[in-house]
Amino acid sequence: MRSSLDRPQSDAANWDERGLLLLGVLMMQDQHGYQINEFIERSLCRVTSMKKPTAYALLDRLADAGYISVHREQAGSRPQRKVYSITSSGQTLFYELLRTNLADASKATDEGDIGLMMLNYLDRESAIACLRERLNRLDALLDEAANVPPHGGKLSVDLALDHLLAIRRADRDWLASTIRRLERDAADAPDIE
Amino acid sequence: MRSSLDRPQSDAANWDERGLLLLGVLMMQDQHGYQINEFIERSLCRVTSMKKPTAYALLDRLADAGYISVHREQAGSRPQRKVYSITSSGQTLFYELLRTNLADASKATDEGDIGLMMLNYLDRESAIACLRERLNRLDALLDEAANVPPHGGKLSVDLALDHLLAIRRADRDWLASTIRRLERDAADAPDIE
DNA sequence: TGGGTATTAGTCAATTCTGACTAATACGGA
DNA sequence: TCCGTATTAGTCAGAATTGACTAATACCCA
Repeated sequence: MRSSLDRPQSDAANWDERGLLLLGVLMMQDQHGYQINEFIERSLCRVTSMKKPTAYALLDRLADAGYISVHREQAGSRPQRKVYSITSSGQTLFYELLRTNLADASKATDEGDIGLMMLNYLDRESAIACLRERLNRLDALLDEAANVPPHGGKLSVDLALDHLLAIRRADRDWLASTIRRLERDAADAPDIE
Repeated sequence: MRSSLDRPQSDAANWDERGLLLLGVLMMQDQHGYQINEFIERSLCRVTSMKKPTAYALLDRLADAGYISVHREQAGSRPQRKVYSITSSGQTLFYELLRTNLADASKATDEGDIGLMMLNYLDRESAIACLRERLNRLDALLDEAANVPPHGGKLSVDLALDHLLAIRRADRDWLASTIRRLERDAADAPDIE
């Protein structure tokens, strides 16, 4: 059970994110490939841009590694389906990836919100804990950025950094207020979930 | 002179961005490969994560396509250098890519600020025009996002979209205030540049 | 009957990116 | 003298992603 899916080299972040996405989709319910891809294309297109061949490849890998299981089934005379289900080791991996993803501060992007989307799978306390950690890291990043000396020179690196800083600050504010909201919800409706 | 560098398929956005980066670096002055890569690694690491082999490959392509020229030179008994210079067709491409990049609204990311970094290469009016277009597009995106019906369901897609929305709004605000600042500067010091 | 779209499952080649490596010289300090 | 770091230029295989494609059935509309 490694948190980055068995691959030797290369862009771990993306795999973790996309693995998390597929595992999360399978946490909802068992699904066959077509269904998964349709769902991603129709409902999650704003949150990810993963394409079909990538999904199939990842599903294969996850299956090889035992994080999901596959069985074939026939619905009428429709083409045969391959139904994927998450295994218990897959669930463990899912929670691991989810916590890591949620606590990761370095993503203020379109594609970085896979974890947020799965927030409901954690109990409120864990969710809040992860987001708090993310908030801390984000604050650290901001502190650090505030101490970068101005760059000068022909390229306006400083302008780009200022932009990044503005976005990170907004990210922090959003995060802080989201945490507050979660805490309020928890106080309103204790022990549910 | 195509704006996306001669490649048939595949991730045009990244190439354009990285091509823009290299061309921009060469706009400052002629440089040899080692110098370019050192500069990127030391000074631009916060704005891009392009690695050496990628840079070499792109330089080769740009050279093949005639956007930059190469000549060898010897400095003392140091290893021979390959010095790259931007050609006039390269400059044309540079400005094209720069305007496109600046006017593109869909990037609120770490890596999306290559264009901003090169803002100085445009005269103030053009720069402002590009950023205005970006602002318009961003507003359109925001309007559209505001009209996406709530998603519901087991995944909290809405939370993720809310996050994205918050960031986009911050992006817009930053952009608007940056434009105002540029306009003020233009009024203060007309005709310089 | 014929043609288009939906359902289901893929595959394959092309492309990009990068970690890790090689090579050869020079220079500075122990 | 020897070792490490700097200077300079790459290369190469491995990994990830995806556009475009194939295949076969079913259902619907004209």
